[in-house]
Amino acid sequence: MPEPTSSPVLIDKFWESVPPAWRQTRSQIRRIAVVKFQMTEEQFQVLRRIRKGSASVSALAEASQTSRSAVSKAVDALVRRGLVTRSQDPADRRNVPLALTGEGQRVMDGIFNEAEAWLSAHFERLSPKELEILLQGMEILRKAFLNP
Amino acid sequence: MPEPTSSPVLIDKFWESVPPAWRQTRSQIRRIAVVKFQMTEEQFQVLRRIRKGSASVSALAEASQTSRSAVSKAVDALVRRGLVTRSQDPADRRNVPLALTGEGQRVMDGIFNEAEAWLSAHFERLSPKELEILLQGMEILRKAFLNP
DNA sequence: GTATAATAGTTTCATTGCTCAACTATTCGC
DNA sequence: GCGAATAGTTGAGCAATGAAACTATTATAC
Repeated sequence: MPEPTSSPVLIDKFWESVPPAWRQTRSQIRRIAVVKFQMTEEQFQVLRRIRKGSASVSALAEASQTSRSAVSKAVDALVRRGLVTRSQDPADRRNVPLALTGEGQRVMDGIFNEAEAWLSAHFERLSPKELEILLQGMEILRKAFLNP
Repeated sequence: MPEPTSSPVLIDKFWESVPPAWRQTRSQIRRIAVVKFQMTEEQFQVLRRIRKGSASVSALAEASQTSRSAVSKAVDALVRRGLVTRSQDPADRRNVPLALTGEGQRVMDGIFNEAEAWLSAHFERLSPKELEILLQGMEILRKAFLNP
């Protein structure tokens, strides 16, 4: 009898935790991002990651497990709004490095603080022990879904 | 200094794990459900939960953290395809209990097995210890996002 | 008892999210 | 150099979502 652990219980727990948590979070992000900053959730994720450093369409798509075309369109909207700049890499002219403008930085700070506050409110219900397990669990989840 | 644990590290880990894992899973579900069973991911989730027992539009919406209108539409499509039946609760005629038809049961078995196999493949990379932590972590995640 | 509020569900409408496939431009492998 | 691979963009079209208005039914207040 192989794989006794990985089976139905774990998978059911996955269905019952990850999608609902994400839907709830996304819907909250939308409320904040759309209403207060006129920005879609997808654009928020793009801004967030550019701020963190990874800054090419391909890298962003890979990191958020979505398509390059989706990211490209989100970037386009952000550029039109003056929050992000596209530049050129002289070494490889196929690359289009992305960066936040000052305005992009400011918007991101505002939106990020609100999102962080909302998430924190959820995590504050948890004990230190639970927070520790959750942290480890999320790292394991990330690893399990890493590509190759 | 309050809340030293719940802060940026945990939140960043959340962004980097939950949304990508979910996007990847959803895109896979779409490949399976849409291509082989002519069904959307949302309909898959609805079928899945009806099979588990919770069987009213409101309950389904609450469980998957989405709107009643979205669930209602998914149910509608499933009823049209003969996979789900709506019935009436004599005690409270506002309620519309849902149930799988035989065909719905069969489709669900096929699709569920494929989805389970795909998820299992990801979890099989993990050690028993990691699986245990992941299981606990997902339960904690679920609890953290539980409503009140 | 009747008016009012609350609940279950549906429908409509508008927007967002996402993917496929085709396309341009550039660089790599040999 | 030529073909394959990579970075990115664009257009079409469907899937997903949510807000708001609506019907029907039941619970609550008085």
